[in-house]
Amino acid sequence: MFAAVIVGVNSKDVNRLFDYKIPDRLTDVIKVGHRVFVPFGPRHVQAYVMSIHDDTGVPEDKVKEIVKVMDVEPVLTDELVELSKKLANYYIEPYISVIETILPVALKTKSKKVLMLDDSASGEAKFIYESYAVNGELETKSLHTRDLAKLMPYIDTGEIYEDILIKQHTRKKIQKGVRSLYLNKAPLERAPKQYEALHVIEDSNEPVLLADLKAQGYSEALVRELEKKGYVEKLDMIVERDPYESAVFEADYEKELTGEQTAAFNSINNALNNREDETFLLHGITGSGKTEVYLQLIQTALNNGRDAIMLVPEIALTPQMVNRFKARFGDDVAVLHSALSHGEKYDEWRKIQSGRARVSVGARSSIFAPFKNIGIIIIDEEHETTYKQSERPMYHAAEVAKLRSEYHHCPVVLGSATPSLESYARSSKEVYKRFELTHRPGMQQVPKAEIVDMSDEHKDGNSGILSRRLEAAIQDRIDRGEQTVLLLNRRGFANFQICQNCGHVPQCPNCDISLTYHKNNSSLLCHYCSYEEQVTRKCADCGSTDVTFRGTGTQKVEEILRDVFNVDIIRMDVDTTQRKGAHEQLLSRFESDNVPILLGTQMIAKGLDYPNVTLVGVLNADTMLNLPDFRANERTFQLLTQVAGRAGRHELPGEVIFQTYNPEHYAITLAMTNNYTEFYDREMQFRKFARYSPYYFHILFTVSAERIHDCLEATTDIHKTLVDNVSESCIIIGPSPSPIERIKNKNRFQILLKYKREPELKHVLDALDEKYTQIYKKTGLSLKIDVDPQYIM
DNA sequence: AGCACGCCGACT
DNA sequence: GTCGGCGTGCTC
Repeated sequence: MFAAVIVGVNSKDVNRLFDYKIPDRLTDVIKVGHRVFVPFGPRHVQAYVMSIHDDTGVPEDKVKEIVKVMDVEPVLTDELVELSKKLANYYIEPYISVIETILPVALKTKSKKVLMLDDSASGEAKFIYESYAVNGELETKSLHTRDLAKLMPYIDTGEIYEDILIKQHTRKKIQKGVRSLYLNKAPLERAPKQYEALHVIEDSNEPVLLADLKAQGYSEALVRELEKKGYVEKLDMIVERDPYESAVFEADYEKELTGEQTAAFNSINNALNNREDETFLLHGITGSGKTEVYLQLIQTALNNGRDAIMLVPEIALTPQMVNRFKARFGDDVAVLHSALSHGEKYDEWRKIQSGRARVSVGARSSIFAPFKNIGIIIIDEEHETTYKQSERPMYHAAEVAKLRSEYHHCPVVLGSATPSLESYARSSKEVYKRFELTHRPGMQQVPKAEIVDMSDEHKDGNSGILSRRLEAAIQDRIDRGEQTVLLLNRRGFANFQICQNCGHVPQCPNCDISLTYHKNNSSLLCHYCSYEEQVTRKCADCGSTDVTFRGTGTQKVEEILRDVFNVDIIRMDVDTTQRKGAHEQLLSRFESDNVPILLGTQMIAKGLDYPNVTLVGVLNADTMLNLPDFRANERTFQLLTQVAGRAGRHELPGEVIFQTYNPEHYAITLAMTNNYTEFYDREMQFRKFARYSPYYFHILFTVSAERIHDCLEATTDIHKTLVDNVSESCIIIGPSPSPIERIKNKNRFQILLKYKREPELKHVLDALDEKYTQIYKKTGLSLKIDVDPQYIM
């Protein structure tokens, strides 16, 4: 028997199947999807079994044997093996890189060659071995050639031998536990506390964690006493990391659905029961109770003995959200998000793989949850760009969801208050079935927003960040003891430093971008390559000391707000939420201390639901409008609509104020009136006219190299290849410099391909990828192919 | 990707 | 003479 494997080496060069002989002792063990350990060239690597055959075309003298199986059960199901192939083909990626994104990083293993001391070793061998060993271990690689020469004689005699050590990325977490030996020794009459503790231990069917006993008031000394008397023994227990172990969840019960909710629920529920892989679009205004529909659908899936995947954007993975799921489904829920450690992620993954969790709630990557019988996949806030991975493999979770639903014959639900144009267009053509939720059960109606024209403010001599209208509204809330949420879509203290004398703005030496001023450590920081320099209050260009800071970031606004209102303010941006748990802490303080103002970047636009928030202000509604991206309007509309939905969600009516320099722009006026369909129509006209998605599919080619000349040569070549090989209905834009021309000292040029139907395109992409992988090895020029890009920049 | 092989320059 | 620099090529 032979196994065709993909080796755990992330390189295009080895992106193919390698056949290995399955040793007889493993023929009944090894299955498709198993992790195995194989000799590969001069070393050993981990590999994944993709298929199993009776014969191989590889000559006998070349075929090697699988050394070892890494797991009892395969880590990939047949479905996930197939899925990885499809994704690798679609996104032009090596198989291994897809497999490694499907699996938790903790499963990656590396091996190292070490020298070991044989039991038969003489004192002499032992002495010399130990003189080179570090922490009792001797890695061959770290050994100097001449030192190896000294060890050589003993290697020849076999006293020292070479072995391969596999190091697991993550170890299981081990804690001390105690187990009863059920021995009726001398009674414990004179030690009632010990007697009690012994009963606690005996009452449990499993060994008890020492930490748990301590929590119940039995000291370690007491347990030690029991151990000494021979009643119990200590042992190591493998415990699962549960990031939510200290949280208490109140039970949450099903709520009665409104008419609109019921219509959507029934239809999707039918698809679920009938095992149809249909896609639904749930278009519901903020607060219309999409989540309740999701929860009840998941319940049906569970009742049918099937599993459920729920995706939410990373920033929406708030404790509020997670709590609701934990409250409804208890321990059946696995939670996966980027703030978990590798070990924690692995444990959640294991919970799913072993069948102990039947529901997963998580960010993008949890679409790969290793369920074996999926009943429903839900993607909440489906328009969010975070569902597309910005690094390779650049997959979109919705694309993966569709593939998985086909396999499992289960419905996919896309939910949003502001669906992406692509999804809404598909629902309009009945490719997706759409349901509208237009009411907010038990809530105030969505507040109408008000637009403040900031150029009018300037004309009237108010050059500050706060319009008079917004300032008065905030003061009003403060007086009434209500809360305000302010959105400012920019971080840092001020955008940049500028010389008043010559106009020089400090630039990143590696990237084509201005440095951002951060006040807390008084530094200038590049947001692309993390280059950092200290602020010198002197122009680097002309030497003038007349330098100031321009633009206004969250730090600066926080100061202004403190000056104006003299109240407590919570600021939430990338800088204040980096620490683990900081996000939760800030939000819970906002609620419990009734802090008057919450100021933040877009991360505050989602999921916040606090009854006392009655005012939402957007300080700069148009920052995203001017981005060089065809989706700029859509993003602006979405963000404004989302953040407006934060106000007046309960008894108190809400008010929303947008400050802008473009008071006439339809993305802003239609967000003000909360008119999605009209926005959709207007924006579709633009997309049709400019020939963009959803009328066309896109592929973005980005070439980066140190020399501009090399970029141009490559992009010209790619351009020609495309022209020669695609049909005339395609539109090729470029080559042109990328919006950020230089990142990390590499120049960047791009080509955008727009196409409708191009069956042969895949081969062209493969050929280009192949060609430029070779070129990359020689010259360092790289080509990135982004299929269905989210950003054209 | 790694790792060995191999062919060149500069050291004890 | 040997050590080690990194270009080249292969991995079932």
